Amino acid sequence: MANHKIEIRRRNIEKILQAAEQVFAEKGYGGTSMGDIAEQARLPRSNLHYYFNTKDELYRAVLQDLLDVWKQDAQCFERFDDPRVVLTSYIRAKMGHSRSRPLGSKIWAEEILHGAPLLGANLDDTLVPWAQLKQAKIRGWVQDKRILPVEPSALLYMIWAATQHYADFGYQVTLLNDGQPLSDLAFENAVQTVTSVILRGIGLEP
Amino acid sequence: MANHKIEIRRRNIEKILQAAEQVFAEKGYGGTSMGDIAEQARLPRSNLHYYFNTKDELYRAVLQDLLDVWKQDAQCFERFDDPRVVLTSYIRAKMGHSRSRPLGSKIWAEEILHGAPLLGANLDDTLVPWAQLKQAKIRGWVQDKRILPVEPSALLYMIWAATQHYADFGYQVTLLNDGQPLSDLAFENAVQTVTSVILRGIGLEP
DNA sequence: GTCTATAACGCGATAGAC
DNA sequence: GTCTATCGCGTTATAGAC
Repeated sequence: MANHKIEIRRRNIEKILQAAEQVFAEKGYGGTSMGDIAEQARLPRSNLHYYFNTKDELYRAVLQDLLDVWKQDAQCFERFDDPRVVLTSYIRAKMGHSRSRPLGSKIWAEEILHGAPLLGANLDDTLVPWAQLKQAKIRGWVQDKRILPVEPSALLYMIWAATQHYADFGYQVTLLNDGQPLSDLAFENAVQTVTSVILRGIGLEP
Repeated sequence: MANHKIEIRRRNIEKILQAAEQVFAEKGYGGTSMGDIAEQARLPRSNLHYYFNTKDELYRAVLQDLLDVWKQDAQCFERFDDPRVVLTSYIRAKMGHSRSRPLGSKIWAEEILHGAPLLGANLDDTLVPWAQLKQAKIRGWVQDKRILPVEPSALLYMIWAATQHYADFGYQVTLLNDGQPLSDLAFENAVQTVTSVILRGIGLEP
């Protein structure tokens, strides 16, 4: 029956994508072999090539999922208008994903680090217009004197950097926390600190 | 004469280290081959193995240089006492290196990203005590009520993340700046923004 | 100290039996 | 749709002539 095969297909693709995310984040694109991913997915190596013709194709599929997740974090920019509400919500959403799904952030970071050799032109069409909308909103707040005058891009970068740090540099964070991953309480504390420093930093009360 | 040979040796090692920093930053550890580095250094491939037995050894030598540079940025923690002076100086120094020597920051970032597989135990002995001294200083400021109560580690992470972002995510920063690298003026603007948001964020006047 | 030649190996990808 | 066997290539590392 066709449904049966389709179901196998769906599950295998899911297993492969999940395994790939894990290994790419751990070892980087260049350090990852198809064999590593196959082992992690508990599938024969050639099976991967059946679903994804090349290593590039598989990698791109992993990255595509990520951008979608991140865009959802920024829905608060459209849903709310008050800078305090928008930024508090945005920082919390991004910090949450840094904790719950750090792998994606790491793969993204490595890709940008190396100048987006495999994402390339895709970024121009997706990231650029998306980021410009956010910057326009911040610029509006400045013009209406609702926040102190800041360069919109610089504020955006501070938020991205501070929140993603807990995913990308998670190893260092753990190391400096006596080798233990941050507890729920410690992490909530970090969310509060990032939020309050950013808000106060642009002239708002946390 | 021995001096001649020593001089050749010194210069070749320097060429190799510089080329390695370039290529490792561009392609990552796994994506880099000894051949890539040899080409960049304009030396025969086997010559690299003469000076550095293995790829690991060369990579480690590159990383070692970096930690030393970074520690110098933090001398202000010992030299000054006023939080406003220390942090302003620290942020400016780190932003400066993000602009003048972004390659090192990228290699470091990738190494931490993947859980420091090659630096490993070295970090325990060097980074941890070093970072704890900085945190102790910040904790002192909080206790003396010279800055608002913040988690010292969280503040440190925000500074590291915000400043290193301009090196590590330089590709993204350029992309969102109409594809042009930040001008001197724009970069100075970014330094000011980071500094003032951080300082105001912990209750100081920029 | 330099460089050519080559060994030993792991990788991505594919062909073809099942 | 699955999986074994294998090809061809690029890699690290080294041996040995110069």
